[in-house]
Amino acid sequence: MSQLHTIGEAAADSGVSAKMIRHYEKIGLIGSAERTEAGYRLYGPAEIHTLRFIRRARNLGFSVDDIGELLGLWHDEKRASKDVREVAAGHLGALRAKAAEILSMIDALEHLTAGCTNDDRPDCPILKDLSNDANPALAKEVGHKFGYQRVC
Amino acid sequence: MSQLHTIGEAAADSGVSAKMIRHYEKIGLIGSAERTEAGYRLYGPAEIHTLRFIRRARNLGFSVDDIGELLGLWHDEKRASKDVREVAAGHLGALRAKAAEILSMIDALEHLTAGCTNDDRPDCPILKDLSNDANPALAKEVGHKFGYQRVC
DNA sequence: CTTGACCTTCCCATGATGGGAAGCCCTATC
DNA sequence: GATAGGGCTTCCCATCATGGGAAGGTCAAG
Repeated sequence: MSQLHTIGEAAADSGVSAKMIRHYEKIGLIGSAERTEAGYRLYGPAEIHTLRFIRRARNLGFSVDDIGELLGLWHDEKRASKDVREVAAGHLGALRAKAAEILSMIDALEHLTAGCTNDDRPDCPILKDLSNDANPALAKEVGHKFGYQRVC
Repeated sequence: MSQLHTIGEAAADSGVSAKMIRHYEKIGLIGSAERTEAGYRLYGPAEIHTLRFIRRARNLGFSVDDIGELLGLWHDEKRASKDVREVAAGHLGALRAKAAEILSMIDALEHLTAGCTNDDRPDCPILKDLSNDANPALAKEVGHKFGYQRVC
């Protein structure tokens, strides 16, 4: 009934994988964990609370960098709520941009598949569109680095 | 007035960067380009057409793997339109899932920032939420307990 | 003492893209 | 002809969050 937990327990309790806990320690998002004599990492309630904070922030799509800032503000008693809001607003803007991008892709693709006969004939509006050099709508540069930020 | 273009021209004409053209060749998405005696890659109209196809498919968010399939179907005169539709439908499903995920993040974050005072006071509903352990989202299974020897 | 679940560190892979270095090639200008 | 420059080549590294897996140490229970 100790308050100190191994990394596996901390992982199960927080929803952050053991692999990621070690990673967060290595990149400095969290401090170095206490160790047993054998070198096993140990986590108390405060550390697990922090890990849960991280997990929830990741669920909201915050980057690890953003989370570092949020953690700093969290531990700063004199923080200004607008500083937190600023981080959140920045992220919100990025999320909205990404959503708009994906929604426009969905829109375009829906129109294309709607015209597809879905049979054994070779005629296909999707390929026709993709190979149409006169197609203006898709010729523009769309933001790359399309969101692969998974949130599991 | 040759029809053969260097990689830089092909890039400008297709919207695919020279860097990516070489990359696509290396991973086998496109065939090996013809070369000058000095080793410079050369691209004709057909190759540039293919690059544009790729550019448009990427704009629609298709993965390089998907594009490989689409290119195969494009060049297959006996293809069935439903095969193409299948690839498109799979991608559409992924896009919809991604959109739903992002929209739910936006929704959650909007609610949080709406409650934020945006001033110099330390009170902040965003941090409050992130640190709230009663917050539903991640009560995962806990394993067993082992009494490892502690340093302290 | 063996077994097996757990822990450690270290390296590698993902996906699409860019940055940059070292060095070769081509052309225009002096 | 020599030189400057821009474009080409290949090769390696970084991103971002995450997982896979190997080799080996540790612990509790049978």
